[in-house]
Amino acid sequence: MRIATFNINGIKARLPRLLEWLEETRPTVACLQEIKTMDEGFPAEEFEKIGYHAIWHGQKSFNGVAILADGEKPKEIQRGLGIDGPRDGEGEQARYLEAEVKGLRICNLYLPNGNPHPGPKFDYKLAWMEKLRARMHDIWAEEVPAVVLGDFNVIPEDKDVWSPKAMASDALMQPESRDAYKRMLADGWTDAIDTLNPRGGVWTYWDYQAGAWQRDRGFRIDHLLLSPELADRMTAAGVDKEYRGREKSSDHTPVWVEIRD
DNA sequence: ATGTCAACCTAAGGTTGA
Repeated sequence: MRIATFNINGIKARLPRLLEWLEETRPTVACLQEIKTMDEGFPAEEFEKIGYHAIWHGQKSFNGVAILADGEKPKEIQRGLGIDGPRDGEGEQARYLEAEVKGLRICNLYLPNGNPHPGPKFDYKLAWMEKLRARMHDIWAEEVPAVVLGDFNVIPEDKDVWSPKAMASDALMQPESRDAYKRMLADGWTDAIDTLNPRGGVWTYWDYQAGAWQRDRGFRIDHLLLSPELADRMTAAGVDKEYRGREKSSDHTPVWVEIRD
């Protein structure tokens, strides 16, 4: 089965691209980030028409995550990590949705960007990463096959960015962000793309600005972390790069892992 | 600061977030 993550940057603006990607690549599970709509604006019936059932966690204008599954409705386990946003009184942002599909635990996340660094948004990012790690510990203790995937907004190493120098001051590659990510790997989770592409040079995001796509100035921030059992069952992992070059594309590409049944 | 984009507030154009 194929499990995929795709930061779509607005589900209303991206619906035609999203539907065509689902039909062309037919992932078993598709985790979406930045749906940028309230719950009532989620086009569930469009996905039903092509055989996908969904659960979603929306928010007005920003953020928002969804889990789609081919032929069955994901069984929701948890929404949110229990952490408020960086502004006073705003409550929790829609960044985390966890479900069970075909006996697998699917943890879909949209990690805070954290720019500008330093500042309250960066502090929020680090706090969010610690909350996530704590949740990953709980899941580990349950001993269920699990994949933690989504837009982590972390460039793990210099080999994962077109120019470490150009990005040096960005929150995505600060040592604190990288250390927090490394701790998850040290806990025993396997970075699917990195494991199969140890030399790096794989991008999942190209900025809309400054001709980044045309110049291949991208980086890798969309990740799939596998529990040990699933890491053993991994047969392939990749990036659907072609979709970044289509009309009205997201600034991210879909990223996926293939798991042996 | 930026060769950009999406959504929102509000009524064509600015603000926010990425």
